[in-house]
Amino acid sequence: MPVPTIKYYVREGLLPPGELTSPNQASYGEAHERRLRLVRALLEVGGLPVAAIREVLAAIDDTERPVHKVLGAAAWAATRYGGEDAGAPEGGDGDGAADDAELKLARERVARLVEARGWRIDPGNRAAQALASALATLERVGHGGFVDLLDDYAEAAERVARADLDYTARRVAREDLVEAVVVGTVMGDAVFAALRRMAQVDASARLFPPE
Amino acid sequence: MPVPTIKYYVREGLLPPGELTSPNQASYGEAHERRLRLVRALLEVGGLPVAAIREVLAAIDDTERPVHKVLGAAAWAATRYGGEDAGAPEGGDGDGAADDAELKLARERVARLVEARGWRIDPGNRAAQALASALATLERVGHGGFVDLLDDYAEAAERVARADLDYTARRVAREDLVEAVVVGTVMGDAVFAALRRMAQVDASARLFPPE
DNA sequence: CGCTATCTGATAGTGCCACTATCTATGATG
DNA sequence: CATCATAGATAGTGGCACTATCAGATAGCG
Repeated sequence: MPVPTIKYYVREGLLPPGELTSPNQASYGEAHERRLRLVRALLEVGGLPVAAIREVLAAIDDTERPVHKVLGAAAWAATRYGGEDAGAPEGGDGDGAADDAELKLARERVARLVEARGWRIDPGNRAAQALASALATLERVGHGGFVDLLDDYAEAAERVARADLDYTARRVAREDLVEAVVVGTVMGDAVFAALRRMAQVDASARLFPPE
Repeated sequence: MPVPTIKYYVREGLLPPGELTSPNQASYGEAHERRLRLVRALLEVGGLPVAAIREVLAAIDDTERPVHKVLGAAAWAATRYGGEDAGAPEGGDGDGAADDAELKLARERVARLVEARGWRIDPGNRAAQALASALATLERVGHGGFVDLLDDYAEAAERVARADLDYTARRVAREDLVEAVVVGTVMGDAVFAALRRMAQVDASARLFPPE
């Protein structure tokens, strides 16, 4: 890593400043390196913007915060929410509403899914919003039929989530647990996406045999 | 959509230029609108860069191209490959090799998985590369144990891929089929990621009950 | 002790990317 | 006929992840 990049991360609050041993000499320990690797992973594999990483790390480091809140923060940060923009604290509504019937329907669809699955999640949840937004977009793009796959997708998602939980459940120290959660959430997306592509290639090779 | 944005898309080759009815009047038909929606979907929900969208659309529009090649193009474009950069045509190797033992191991792990699954995919496949890169990163970040979840992930991925195939299999016209493939590939990621988050929230709410 | 190489922190700049503002020429519209 | 909108072209904006450069200070070597 180029030194100026590290300085940049320090400025951005992604890394703690090294311990000054003299006004022009700082020492970086193992914890720094670990943190740096985590940052790079979130950045490169997870594709998170720096600002999001800062928030996630803040959640990790805030030992007051209960673990499920950290998960929430990671999920929040990792979710590129594509619709109608919404700041975290949910400012005044202003306009918004009015024009989007598609989105409304999509939200209902999501609510139904959540109910059918028995998932206990806040309907205002950002992932749910993102899902609704994606479904609305699909509808608009002429692929409303895609929702028929939701059950299969949800089934698969549950399976993955179970595996994730198993993984995190092994951790004992908060530090480790919390990091596992973050890593699992963010990197898991990339891993799954890659696997999905691979499975698709395979499935499609069977369906459309390459002569 | 702001007009200049549409012009920009036309310049970038994402949209065909409207039919000129006079030097200062162009008419945009339904096909244009459909295409525009697709572009927005790939851009906002899929998060693809404009250049990638251009390639995908070129693949869609090239009626010579067999369907599985289009799937390949979509998968290629949608995969943010985080490692060691590699241009599509694979330029001269130069250096590279040398330092990454992690990556080598990860590649072997991926090869083993592919074999165990009986997937028929080219090992040079970009998704496989991306997977290896992600696994290597996980190892480096101290979460090598994550690979234990690979089987569960792969199982889920297969399920999703099967659903995707079912969906596309309904299509008859090439135009439709190909678009379904692209939409499924790109938007499916977003949908699944959202569902995974939701399932995680649920699972974690059960495991760490919010008092 | 002196001298240079190296490090820190700060400020400003770079390159990329998805737009967006502005300008001119031209034809639509009341 | 006057005004206004539009096509097309060129240049500029803002955001973001860096990166180049500059002082100031010291480590380390002869």
